[in-house]
Amino acid sequence: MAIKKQRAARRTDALSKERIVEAAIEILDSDGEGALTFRALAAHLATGSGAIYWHVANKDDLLAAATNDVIARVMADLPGGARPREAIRALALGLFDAIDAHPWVGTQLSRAPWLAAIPQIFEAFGSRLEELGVPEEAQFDATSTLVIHVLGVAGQNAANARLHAHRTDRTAFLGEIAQQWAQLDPSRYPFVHRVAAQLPEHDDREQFLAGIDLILGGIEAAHPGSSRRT
Amino acid sequence: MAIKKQRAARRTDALSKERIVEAAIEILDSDGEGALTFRALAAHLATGSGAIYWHVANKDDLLAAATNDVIARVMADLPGGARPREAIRALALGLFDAIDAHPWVGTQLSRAPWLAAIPQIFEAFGSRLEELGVPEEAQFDATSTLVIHVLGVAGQNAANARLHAHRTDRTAFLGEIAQQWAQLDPSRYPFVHRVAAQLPEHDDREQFLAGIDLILGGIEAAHPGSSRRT
DNA sequence: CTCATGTTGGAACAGCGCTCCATTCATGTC
DNA sequence: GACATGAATGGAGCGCTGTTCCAACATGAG
Repeated sequence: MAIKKQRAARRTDALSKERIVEAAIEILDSDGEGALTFRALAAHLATGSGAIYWHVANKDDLLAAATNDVIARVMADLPGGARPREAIRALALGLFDAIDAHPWVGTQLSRAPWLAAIPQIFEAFGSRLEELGVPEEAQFDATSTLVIHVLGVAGQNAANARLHAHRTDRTAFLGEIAQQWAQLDPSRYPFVHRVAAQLPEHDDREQFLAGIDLILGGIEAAHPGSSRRT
Repeated sequence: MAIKKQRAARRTDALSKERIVEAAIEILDSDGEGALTFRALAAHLATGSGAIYWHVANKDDLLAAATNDVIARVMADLPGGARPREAIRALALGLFDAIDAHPWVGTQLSRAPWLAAIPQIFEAFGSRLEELGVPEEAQFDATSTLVIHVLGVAGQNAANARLHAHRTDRTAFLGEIAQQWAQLDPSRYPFVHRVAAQLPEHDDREQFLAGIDLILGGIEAAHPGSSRRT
């Protein structure tokens, strides 16, 4: 009557883009990227695939929405007030942990740079570099290098997850690759040989952070006035 | 069994993995990643899809072989004898140019880290860092940061290529993204706003190299004794 | 009531990677 | 020369995918 009706719920559990994205994330997290099909999604939501297309343009649209969802949560959960350098490390680690928990996000980020999440990530890194005192003409290159590092690790992480999805042990999996590397001709691959031993026991998260620190070190070295060493 | 089919005579241009990979690369280069199907490949080779499977395990195997082919050519074409830092830049640029010319290689590298090409790339970067005097315990992190940068840019490049594959103008495409970025709320995205203007006119190759230089700067800053500045 | 509108669900379609298998031909054996 | 063997071939067919299409439905408006 006088009350302006909201979208009337035809089913008590009405379909909506939010509900669809939520269900998609559940499937992606529990059963992996390959398990997200419109049929599986329709079954999960007790509907037909046609109904889903009323709310979602196509699969890319769905994956983009799911990815933006996860990234937006990361950005919202960031602690504020830290000094620039620490804030950059926290941001990078937050992204790493989200991608580690949802490897499919890594796949999306590394192959869909037009995602709405990308300018958010750009802004977060870039504004911290500004605070750090990096001169304006150097900010674009510095920011994109940090972003590329995150996206690069995201892609590799997702690929690793895809590979040992069915395996039980992650260390065992890295051990197999290490063994392959160790079998290469030592005279042509001396460095790979030396590094193979470190492969099974290395920590992806620490190595990721070491990369961030190297890049930050390079930025500070290129602009010595920008900030004191920490 | 009424009709006895006339079979084609045994081909003089025998099928082989090399010939198949070669044909696959042609299709990938000329018509893009989406165009490589076993049916298209069979048509291109004037055979059936079943025959291809005699020489190739599956599509991943085929793509891996094609990727390794391209990367191996890059490694073979590297100029020798340069000083370590210049050699690293030349290697990085060689990889960038190959990925730029064959965007599908970027897709493969960024999503299949178990490729035979990866230890080759690792070795090339790592041994140069050794020459540069980077201490042994720091070589793994430094090398992987360089490799991640290459793979990260590879993935983004491939994604961009996928996106404006049918478009004529690359600058126009970047202009569209820049416009999207410029339409974001300036109070929440001040940095993205400033950078949007640089987006259409920036050079991917130079930015890639700037990233390599930042990382190298960080490596040298972390190990001051390792080498003189160049 | 009768519409019109906005949703739903599932059948149908084209295309994919891949398997299967009857068939062909180069080669080795006698 | 006749035959057996098995590598190599080519195409039909399977199960799956994303996507489209459309008949059926629920609800608010007149």
